[in-house]
Amino acid sequence: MELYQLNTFVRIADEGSLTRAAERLFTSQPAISAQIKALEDELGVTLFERSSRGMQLTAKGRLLYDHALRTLDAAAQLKGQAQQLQHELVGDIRIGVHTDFEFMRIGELHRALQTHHPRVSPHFMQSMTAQILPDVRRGVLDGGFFFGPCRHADLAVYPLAEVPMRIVGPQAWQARIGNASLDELTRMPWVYTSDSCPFYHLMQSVLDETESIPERVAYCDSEDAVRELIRAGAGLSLLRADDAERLQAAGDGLCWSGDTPPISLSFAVQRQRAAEPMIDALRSLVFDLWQPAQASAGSARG
Amino acid sequence: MELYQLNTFVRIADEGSLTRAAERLFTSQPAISAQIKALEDELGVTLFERSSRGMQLTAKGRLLYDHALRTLDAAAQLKGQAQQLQHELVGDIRIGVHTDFEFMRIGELHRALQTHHPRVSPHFMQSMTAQILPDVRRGVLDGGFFFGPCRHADLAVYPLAEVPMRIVGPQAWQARIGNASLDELTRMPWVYTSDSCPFYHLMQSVLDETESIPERVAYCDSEDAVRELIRAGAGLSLLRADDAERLQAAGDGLCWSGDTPPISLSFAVQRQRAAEPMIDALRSLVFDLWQPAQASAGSARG
DNA sequence: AGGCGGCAATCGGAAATGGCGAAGGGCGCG
DNA sequence: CGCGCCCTTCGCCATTTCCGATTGCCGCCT
Repeated sequence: MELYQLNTFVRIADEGSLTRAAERLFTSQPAISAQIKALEDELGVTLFERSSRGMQLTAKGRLLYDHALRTLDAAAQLKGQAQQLQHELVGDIRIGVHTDFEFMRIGELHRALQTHHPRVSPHFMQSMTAQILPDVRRGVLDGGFFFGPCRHADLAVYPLAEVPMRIVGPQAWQARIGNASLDELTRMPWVYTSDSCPFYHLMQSVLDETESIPERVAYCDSEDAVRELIRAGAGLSLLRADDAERLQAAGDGLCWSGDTPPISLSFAVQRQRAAEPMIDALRSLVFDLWQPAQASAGSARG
Repeated sequence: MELYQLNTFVRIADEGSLTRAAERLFTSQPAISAQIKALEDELGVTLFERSSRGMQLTAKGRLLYDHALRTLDAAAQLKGQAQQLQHELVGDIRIGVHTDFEFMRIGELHRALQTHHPRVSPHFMQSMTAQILPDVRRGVLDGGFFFGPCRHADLAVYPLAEVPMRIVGPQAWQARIGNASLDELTRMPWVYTSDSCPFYHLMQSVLDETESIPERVAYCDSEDAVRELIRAGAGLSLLRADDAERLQAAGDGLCWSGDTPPISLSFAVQRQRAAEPMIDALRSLVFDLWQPAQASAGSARG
């Protein structure tokens, strides 16, 4: 029993005639006669009453007609679904996010994915730069955001923006930080991130401009922890400018007024997989989302 | 797209391997490889990811897998239904009933049909002997009950019982009917049926035994009408014994005490169609239903 | 009553399809 | 680095499917 036989079956039933059905099916009358014969033999049921006026369903044929319709309908749905899926992206995609979702506009990214690729289910994995890059390389993540440079040749990196940074200290240190020079700041206690974090290297490069040696008071590997230690008066550290200003506005910290180099925000995928439609679509959406931001950041820098 | 391809599709998906699926399908591995390739080409969708470890559904393949299952399921239901129908009787059957349903045990016949042939829908058509026999001959009815003889050679007739008859007159005629002879009765007014009715001939034969001429007062072609005219005092007539006694018990008529020949009850179908399974099944059930009755009627007569 | 037209079944040859074994190539494992 | 597992490709063969022509049946019209 095959679909083409069922199709022929319902067509003959609808037309009431082999000859007309054959025309509609763009085939010959003997062909579909044989098809029905084979179908009847296989089912063990006489589907039609033959007469000189044509073919008419038997009572049993009428009962089986409905089943045949249902089967053909299911097959048509399959084809329709396939047709729809043909140029559509389908599947899961895991995206590493290295800092807070709001700043990274994950909501907007999610919405854009939903709109353009409704059958793609994004998984946003909160992580850190130091974790995200290896995860992307190993294929644990399909793509990921990160701060700073990327030294892995097997990753395709797309720069998105330059994120301004600030040096922030405890609120209580207003007198010490006020008009301090970088050199003076350096000699104060610092809250460091762990050395796998891009902030670490940024901090190193900032403090290396002076000849003083920073007094590290703590290492931690999350921005939350850094903020908390600043709030607790442990020492100075680097924060995203927006983060730093929010901290200051809340009375939990003090921004140093001097310049601090920005850190680059990028998006990485496996170079090998960069051409995969889903990866490419993701990159494209991320890029569109940050493009204007990058432009403004660029103009701000220039 | 054909069912065998869908079957192969789900089998490979379930097994996770072409080779194993080929074994389960009792075919070769290149064969189903080509099937899947053809299916993928037709659908325009890659269903599997090929690796050295086997075949694994893609995300799109997983979506289409469900549709394939549904389609195969519908096809299986069709086959199952056909299997069931194979040795089952299906369809409508029209049965002519010439007298009241209760006497004819139509309820029991319906129940028997329901039990033995649940897919047969009986249509019980209230009619008269004079109408039923031609209707069966023309194929308007598939079978029918009737009283009296049948002179049509193209009908197969199955005698069911001899139904006792009584001469009945109006209640008011008690004095006249009491111990009257048949000859005396004959000279009284009679309610006749129309001459196409078997009662007519029975009546003729009864009254022909005498030399008197019956005084006909009315002709009518239904038992209801005859009963009503007797009740109204119009004249004598013939009724089924059970009918006559019920009339008498209700005080609406009087049974003559003398003997009256019975009338034969039979069942007729087209001789040509007698071997059709449904006709034969009907005949068989009718026969079973009346067999004991006929035996008792026979012994009552003997 | 006989011829005609429409319809389905049958038949023989041709085309297409599906299937098989052998060979080829990628990938992971020891 | 070879081995085994697995899927793909290829050439050939068997089966199925299809087509045109023909036959046979039935109802209708002349």
